[in-house]
Amino acid sequence: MKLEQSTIKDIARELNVSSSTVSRALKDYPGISDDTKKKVKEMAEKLNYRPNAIALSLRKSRSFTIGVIIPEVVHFFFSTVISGIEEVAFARGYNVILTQTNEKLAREKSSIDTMLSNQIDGFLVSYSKETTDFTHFSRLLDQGYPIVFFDRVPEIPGAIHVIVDDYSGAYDATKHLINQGYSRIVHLAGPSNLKISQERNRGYQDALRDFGIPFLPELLVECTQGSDEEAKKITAQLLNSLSPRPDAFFANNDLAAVGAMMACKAAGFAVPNDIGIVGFSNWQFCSILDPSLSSVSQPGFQIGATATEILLDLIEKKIELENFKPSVVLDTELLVRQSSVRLEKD
Amino acid sequence: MKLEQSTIKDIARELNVSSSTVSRALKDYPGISDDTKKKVKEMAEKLNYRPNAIALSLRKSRSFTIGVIIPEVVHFFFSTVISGIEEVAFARGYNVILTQTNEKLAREKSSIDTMLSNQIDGFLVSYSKETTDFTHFSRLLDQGYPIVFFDRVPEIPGAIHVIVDDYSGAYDATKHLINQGYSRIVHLAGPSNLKISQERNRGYQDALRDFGIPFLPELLVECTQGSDEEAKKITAQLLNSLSPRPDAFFANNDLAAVGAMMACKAAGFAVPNDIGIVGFSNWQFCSILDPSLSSVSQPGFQIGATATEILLDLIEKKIELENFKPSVVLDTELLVRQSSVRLEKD
DNA sequence: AAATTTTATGCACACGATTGCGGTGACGTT
DNA sequence: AACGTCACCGCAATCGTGTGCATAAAATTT
Repeated sequence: MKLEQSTIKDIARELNVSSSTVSRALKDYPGISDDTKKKVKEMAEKLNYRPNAIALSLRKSRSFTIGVIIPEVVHFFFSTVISGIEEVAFARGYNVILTQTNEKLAREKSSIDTMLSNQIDGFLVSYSKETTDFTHFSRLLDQGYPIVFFDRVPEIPGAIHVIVDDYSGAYDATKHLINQGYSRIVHLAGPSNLKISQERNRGYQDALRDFGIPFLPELLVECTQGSDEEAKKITAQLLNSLSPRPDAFFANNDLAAVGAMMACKAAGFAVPNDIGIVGFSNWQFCSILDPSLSSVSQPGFQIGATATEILLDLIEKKIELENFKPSVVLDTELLVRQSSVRLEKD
Repeated sequence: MKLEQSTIKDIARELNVSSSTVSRALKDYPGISDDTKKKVKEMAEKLNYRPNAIALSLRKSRSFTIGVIIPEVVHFFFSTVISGIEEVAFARGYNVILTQTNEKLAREKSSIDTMLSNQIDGFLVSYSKETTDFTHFSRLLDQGYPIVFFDRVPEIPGAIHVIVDDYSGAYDATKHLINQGYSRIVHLAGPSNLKISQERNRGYQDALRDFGIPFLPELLVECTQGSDEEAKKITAQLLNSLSPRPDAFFANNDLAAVGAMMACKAAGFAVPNDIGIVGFSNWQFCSILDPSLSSVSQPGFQIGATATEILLDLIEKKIELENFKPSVVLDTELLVRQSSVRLEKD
């Protein structure tokens, strides 16, 4: 059985003063004698008093808690984002309550419901793949709840976004491959309904155009799942069917890049000498692969931290929604490793 | 400005009934006419009523929230644990509030404080590397707070543990290497002050003994950091200095195994034909390495899920602390991949 | 010494939901 | 007509904290 926490009333009873005096003394309000303040604080210490945040939340209709809704925790990118969120929230005295949707819309909605019940101060959201209708979010926005979207962001009025420059990242990656002498560059694209996939695709095509390489539709393949197996199968097929064969792969994500690498090796091609490969996200494993995988790094921690700063500023009315530009775009960075740098130029 | 949530009072005012009637109607209490219940529920729907969980928490001195304290989120193992925690908590109607300590004791303590303020119902803890004194935990236990420790568990009375069978995992891995014909097996051990390292070491040595292979102290090396760089350096050195050279490496963690693999390749040895390698933890990247890495899987999701089930059972008094065995040990599983299976036997 | 200001504290209510107890009116019974 | 029963519902207190207002005591001014 849990020992009950001591409350302000306990302190008051012990010292024969009223609870309001105790409350004021603890907060160093003016109009309380130094003597009383001292006694109250000592008694608080002695009784191991801890303010009841729940009571405070009820009174202020504020919980000093923000809700995080993400597709899944077990994902390197998202875990870095969470880390950034947690860091900033902690520093500014907020709690983080976390739910994963497992890409399910129903769970997204029910998470929002319980968070609303818990009088959450604001939301940080990256929505699920199932989510195509955003009315459950726009309703929140209409009601005045602060929401900051990151990574996957909806096109609804009033929504604030924190995203990375997918376009530039893809452009840089493609440009790099071209500079390395690759010319038949396949893009293993992501699901075309996600904006991030579209942007990366656009970066890929623009880089080709800018460097005088014709865009060939047969070199653009959508990997809907983004798994290594899927990419492996697709790559094997491409290597078999296309003539002349592709000489580079730029993948929408690192796992797909790995799949491509496996397929290339299995087909007897050397990476990077025969075929160059670049991924996207810079997952942890990139540097320990053989050959190590070049990749475009997304600053996950930075995304989480920035989104949280903005959210808390909104909550604390340090910034107004009206005169705030809706999108923050963070830089990506191409990390060149072995998989895309030819050892001997021909 | 946030539109205020409608409350029970709003419904009551609208229907000209008392708030207690509304409360009872919503909960289908007996003694309320079906007619009133219907009207109340309709009005609740119309006003988009959502119960205020904070008010409920205050009244019940329960928050239906559990606190998770872990060293860091960005760690594959911990992220899988979190996933398991979140899954079970959600299913049973609890919220999860999360903090990472970044391996700092001070932050561990301060996290506990804010969680106590938030009237958390129980704790799930994997403590920081800095933590050597556990009084801040035992005080909580004394006060009757339910705590379940996982992965890193303290030896204090009343503490419940959820851990994996490190001994068996290490034993199986070593046995497997022996069965594959490797005999000069190096163990790249973890920090000797952690219990998990000790257990894995013990499993390694017992397996050697049981299969008639003498334990050689020079084949046991402690990798304090557990990074790939560290293991790479150590492995290179061992391959150089020992004669006859080692023909297998069993590492305390997967990153160290990767380091060993890199060093072996760099020294011109083939994995697995010249040298076999087995890691520990079964990180995501194991299957995509070349050769893929055999590893002992720790069921992270399972750990999180089990720990949460136990914690919630404790909270809901479904089990009593007194007659509950203090440790749950989950099975590990050796996943045999390419790095430890010789292609051609000699 | 009376009037005024200052200082220190308490009272009462609010936040939103729950719940023991008691009240009201309709109806039936004798 | 008097009483009991029952269905239905409201009052008021409670959880812990904060705060506007009132108030008593003390200090200061006139």
